Amino acid sequence: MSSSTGTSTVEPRRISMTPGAQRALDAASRLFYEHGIHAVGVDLIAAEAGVTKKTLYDRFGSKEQIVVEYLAARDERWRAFLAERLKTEQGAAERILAVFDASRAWADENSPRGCSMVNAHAEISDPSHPAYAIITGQKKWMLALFTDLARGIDRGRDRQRGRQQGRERGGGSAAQLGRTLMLLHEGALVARGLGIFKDPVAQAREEASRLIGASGAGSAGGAGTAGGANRESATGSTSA
Amino acid sequence: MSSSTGTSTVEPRRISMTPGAQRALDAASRLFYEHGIHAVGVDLIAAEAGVTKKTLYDRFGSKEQIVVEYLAARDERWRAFLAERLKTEQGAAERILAVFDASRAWADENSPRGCSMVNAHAEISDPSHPAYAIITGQKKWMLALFTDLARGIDRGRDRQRGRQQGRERGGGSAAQLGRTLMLLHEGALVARGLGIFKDPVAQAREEASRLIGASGAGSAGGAGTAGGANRESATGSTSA
DNA sequence: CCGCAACTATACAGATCGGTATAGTGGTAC
DNA sequence: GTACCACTATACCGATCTGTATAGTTGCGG
Repeated sequence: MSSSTGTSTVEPRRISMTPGAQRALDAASRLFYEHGIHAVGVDLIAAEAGVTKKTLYDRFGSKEQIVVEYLAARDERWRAFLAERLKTEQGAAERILAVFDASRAWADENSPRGCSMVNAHAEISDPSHPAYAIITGQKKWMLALFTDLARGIDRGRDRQRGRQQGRERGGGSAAQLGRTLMLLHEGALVARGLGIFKDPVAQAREEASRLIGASGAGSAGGAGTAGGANRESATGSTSA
Repeated sequence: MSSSTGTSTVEPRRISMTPGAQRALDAASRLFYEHGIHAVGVDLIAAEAGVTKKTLYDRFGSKEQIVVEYLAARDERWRAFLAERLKTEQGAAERILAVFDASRAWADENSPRGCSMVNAHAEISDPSHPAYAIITGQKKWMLALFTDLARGIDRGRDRQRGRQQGRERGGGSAAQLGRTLMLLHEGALVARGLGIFKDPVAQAREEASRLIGASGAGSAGGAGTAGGANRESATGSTSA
């Protein structure tokens, strides 16, 4: 019901990504992530990209639009990266752990300073800002993904225990387990950005593993060709 | 060893908080949190506080110093708020849950947009920035607090189980349980700021409750007058 | 060879940035 | 009564901000 089509579809980029525009977006993405959005001016972006401001404004029209493209592109890349890593995993438990593995790999080479969406949210207070929907959209999508996968875990448990009504010890309903996984995941990204302790994503993965395997549910041999519950979450390309 | 005296002491404010300075700091704190640090100029702060820029610079000397005072004061207020809420709880389990309860109450009236430290960290990339130590200092302090309290849980478990060597099912060492609690807590604050789902702090508290009470360890009747493990964490006033 | 797309180069606009300078006012304490 | 403190008022500084204007250059497809 509320899984993949969360709020609204992220409208695809309508600007033509010419070579100059691509260089500008690359430079802007790096600068925005490293120093923050408000701390980076368009002059710096143009200079770093080897592009004139004229080109910048011919392609993007405004700085706000550059910000939108920055976040939309990053969101898209992350979802593609995650989908690639998920499509080889079959069981719900394996897929959940694969999300954390993917996040760790992604963070290692893309997000040493924390989640770009969370960081952008710290600088964009107005919910009517066009970037706001991208930020919350990705997070809602991640929550839906975790919840879908948690549903698979629940189903496994029910099958094993002979159809108890879910809510009991280790996580209760799928919605609740999904939210807990979401908290661990978000917390890990933040902790990594702050550098509080070593490898928080691995720590979150371990805790997730305990959580979903607490009652001894399936670690290996995960039943068939991926239950339909999380089908659209993994393959859903750019929507919501 | 590494608990309360983490890195270095946060040097106390050395500026005289005259009425005008206090009004300026109040205005700056509100504006910084609501719109971000870089998005707020000193002219706006002065105008909102009903103070001239001259007064601002006579008191604080620079915008950077205003930022430092903003974060230091908020850090101080949070620690005092938390200490107040913790001093009535006696068992380690109760104290852990009290942290989440305090966080929820604090967020309700102070942090609808997420943790101010995390948000500030998104805007301050330079680790040599004087505010950086305040940010990481609070987070390290929180981790030490959780770890201290987790040690109390571990001890309770060992007592109950007849001195097994800790690491086993539900969290293993105190350090590990402390880190997991940290992840849940940080994740909850982020999720609340993003408004992804309802009351993430309560969700985190529930999960924490399951975590520390997994083996049926003490929910009520928590053993005497607060074990020495977490003594300095609760009462440590402004240090670390 | 013409037209168009993508670009460079440069200069400028109006506003705002953090920060400073000068001059003056009200209150209070010794 | 004077010296000091906290403050107002205002004007200014150079730099940077987002955004625009004019003019010219390259390369490529029909």
